[in-house]
Amino acid sequence: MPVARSERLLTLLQTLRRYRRPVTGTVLAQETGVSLRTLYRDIASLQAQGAMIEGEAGIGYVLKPGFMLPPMMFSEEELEALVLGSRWVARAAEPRLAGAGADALAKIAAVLPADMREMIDSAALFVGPKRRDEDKADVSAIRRAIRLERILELHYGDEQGRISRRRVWPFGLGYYEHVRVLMAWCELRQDFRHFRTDRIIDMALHEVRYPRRRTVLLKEWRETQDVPMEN
Amino acid sequence: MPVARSERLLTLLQTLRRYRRPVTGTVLAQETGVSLRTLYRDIASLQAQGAMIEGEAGIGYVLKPGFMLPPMMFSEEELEALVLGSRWVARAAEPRLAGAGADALAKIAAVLPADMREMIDSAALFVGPKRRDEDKADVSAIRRAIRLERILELHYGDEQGRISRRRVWPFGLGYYEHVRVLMAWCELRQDFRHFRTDRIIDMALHEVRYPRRRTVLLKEWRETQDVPMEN
DNA sequence: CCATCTGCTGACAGTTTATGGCAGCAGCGT
DNA sequence: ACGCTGCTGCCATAAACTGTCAGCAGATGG
Repeated sequence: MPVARSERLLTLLQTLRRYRRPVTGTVLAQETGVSLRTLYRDIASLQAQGAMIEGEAGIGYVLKPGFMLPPMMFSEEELEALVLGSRWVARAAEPRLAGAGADALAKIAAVLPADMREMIDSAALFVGPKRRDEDKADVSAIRRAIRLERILELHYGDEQGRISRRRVWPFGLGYYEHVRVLMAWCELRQDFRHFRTDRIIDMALHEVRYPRRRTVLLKEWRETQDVPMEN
Repeated sequence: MPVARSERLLTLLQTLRRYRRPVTGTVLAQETGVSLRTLYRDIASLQAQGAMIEGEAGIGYVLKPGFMLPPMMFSEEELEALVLGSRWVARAAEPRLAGAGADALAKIAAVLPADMREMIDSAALFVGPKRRDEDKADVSAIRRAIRLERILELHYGDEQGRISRRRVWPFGLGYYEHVRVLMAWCELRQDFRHFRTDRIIDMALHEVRYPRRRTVLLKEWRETQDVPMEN
């Protein structure tokens, strides 16, 4: 079985992803235990398969943030779930994430056999009407801050209309029926606080990471809740 | 590049999916232009990759309904969209589809690098609280009827509590905030009708397919709506 | 401008892997 | 019992992958 090669390609991708800086082909060749010539061929193979690898002479290789999924099997219902879920994201999430949902759906549809693509296009499963987006702030930036564990400076107006400024450590974002809610540790109150995204007047992403891990904050926050959120 | 083999495997899968009945290895070998011995090896490769192919001596091969996705690249945001979408399905859909959503999510998580799996597990993106399921009827059976374009016999109680029996041609299922709605052509009224799934008292799937194509019904139904559902 | 690092491609020989044909065993249906 | 079929082992041949060598092009630093 040609399992060796495809595994090596996946290893190569992961290795490439570990580095943030550009990596030279020589290093990659050593780490994957292969000659430089073969490495170039492997890179070409990955690019042919759609991997977003960029190589510049004199610099090295950089993998754009993203992930390669190996070939996998989905049942009919799992595929329906993915389609319905992406469709919901495309309607309910903020524009940028919604676009990503539509793109993911299109990618999956593109590789499906024709009769199955019809199933996706014909869209037998719907979700509710499209949400009006009332956020002033950029919700994508919030997601980015969560991913990078960066401090956010908020200009926020609460339900009584009182405006405040605070630095918070964002670790979660809740998509509810009518609102989106940022979950964060508030430096001002020294406690967990929720912020409706439509009440965020302005927002700035700090350069520095907050001093704790996102997952730990998440766990502690859950313990403060009466109703635990099971997966 | 070893593009020949993997393409051949995908072709084999599609060929296998075209047949509903069991297919003998000899036929498959001829259609894919390969020897019988190699075909057995290819089948083994596909099974090793997770394809749900069943072979019985004296019968042939059958592919369980489902689909193999070739290796594909997703951006960080597309992956977040898939995760959030699956999570919504796992909460908002009826139990069976919800389970499929959770399974799909688990499959994707299983093949992701460790640090990314953490992103999925730590679940920075939430959806609203879990819905109480108030359906008496089996919504999975409705989805199945839609897929197979089969006639449904409904025992239905409307908002005034009037109970009726009717045969309908189901072609769509809408997931709204608080209810799920079956879209169908009603033989009784000779028109399109909507049925809330929580008002379906009882239900039976007929053996015969209805005489029109699901996609055509869907298209005609959309034309009767004031608000066209884009995408 | 030169030197150096790096990506990238071609050619060729050695090695590995895949393939096809053959034989044989086991399970299923008639 | 018989035929059909899935499945595995063996082996010679064909195809591919790999490594070494060579050379060209772009980027960076001096």
